[in-house]
Amino acid sequence: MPSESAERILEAATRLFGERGYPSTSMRDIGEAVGLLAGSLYSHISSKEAVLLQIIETGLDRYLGALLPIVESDQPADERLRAAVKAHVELVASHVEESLVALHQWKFLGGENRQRIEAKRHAGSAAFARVLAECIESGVFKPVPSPDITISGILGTLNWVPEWYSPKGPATPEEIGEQLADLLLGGLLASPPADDGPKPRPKANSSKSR
Amino acid sequence: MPSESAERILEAATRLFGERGYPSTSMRDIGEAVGLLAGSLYSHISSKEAVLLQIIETGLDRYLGALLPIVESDQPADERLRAAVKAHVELVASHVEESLVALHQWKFLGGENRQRIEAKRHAGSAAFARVLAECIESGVFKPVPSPDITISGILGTLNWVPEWYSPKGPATPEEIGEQLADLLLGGLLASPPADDGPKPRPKANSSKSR
DNA sequence: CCTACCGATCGGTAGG
DNA sequence: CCTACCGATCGGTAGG
Repeated sequence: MPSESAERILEAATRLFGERGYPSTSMRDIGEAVGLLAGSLYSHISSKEAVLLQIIETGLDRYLGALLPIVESDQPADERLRAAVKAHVELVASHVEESLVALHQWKFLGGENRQRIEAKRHAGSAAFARVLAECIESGVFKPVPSPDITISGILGTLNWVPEWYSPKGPATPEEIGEQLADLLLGGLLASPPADDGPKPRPKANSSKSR
Repeated sequence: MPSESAERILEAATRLFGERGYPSTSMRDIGEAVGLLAGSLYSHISSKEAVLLQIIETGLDRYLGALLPIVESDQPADERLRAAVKAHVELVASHVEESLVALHQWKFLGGENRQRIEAKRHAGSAAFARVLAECIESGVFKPVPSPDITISGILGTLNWVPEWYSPKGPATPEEIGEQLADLLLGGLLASPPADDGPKPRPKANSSKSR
């Protein structure tokens, strides 16, 4: 029972923390956004850091709740990776401000809160790493010198989405997820070695330049 | 003649702004790092924001100075893109703290300072967009539904590097740049459609197809 | 480069 | 949920 007032405080704080960052958002800013004085906020929340923690943890739990079932399903590994990429994009695009907070403001959590959040962040990237390893083991993916670097590269593309995505833009989260999955799985080159034969996916065209 | 004291202030501020962010770094923090009191800093710098501006602009100028000659060279477009990706990675990896400041703390610049920085940031991504367009026009790259999305995806991978790279890690910036270029240009799949037969393209390095 | 200080603002609380 | 307030800290300055 978050009492509605508490929910409105969380929503306002999410937007303000995402826009200006945690340290430069004052309790007076949050109060103004919800029509209360700074001191009155403490009837609904226990501290500024508790608000930050709840924003981040809510977002991370929703993210892991979507990601882990995909990664642990019984589909082929490369399809699981593609689905995970798309799910990641669609989640951060539909929660841009919350994602910005979760990705950048966790540094301002104190000791134990920060450790719990870091563990959950690690669970997400570890899930990506497992499915990548299975993709390589099965021979569907090329081996790479360092799987960790590949994972960081993929997560970079995905975690950067909240920096530029706008719901007012021309592309839907689904379209963005699809195109970024194509980029990461298929690359940009038209013909790594050669290009004809059965196409697994119906994309664009092969070799008609200009 | 930045007077050495000014240089030491810039260096300390780069590290502190990168670690804690601009708003939660006080002039007293910076003073402590260089062995001065907060008030004494103002003999060497004009304001806190001027320090932030100089850190960001120095980094961006170095970045554009490395990137633009590569993008505008007369090599084939796909080789220019590969070289640009590698240069980007190597620059941010060799200036991690400065890159973190340039990528995230520019939001705290006021009106006109912020506009000038945004223009320079745009110059970098526009250069990437031009070379990507040429890669597609020449037929070396597959067409994509939205080149903007592809550029944002690439820059995400590259701009995320300062979040995880450590000079104490096992991989050198060169190795990381090479592997991320392979990821973005060649993708992860071992065989997009089919993978044998004659190579239609006489590329010097491409990927050593591990 | 320090002493000494300015007004403003911070997160949070007491008491109603 | 407000009034009234706490001690701490902020960026920056005057004067030497």
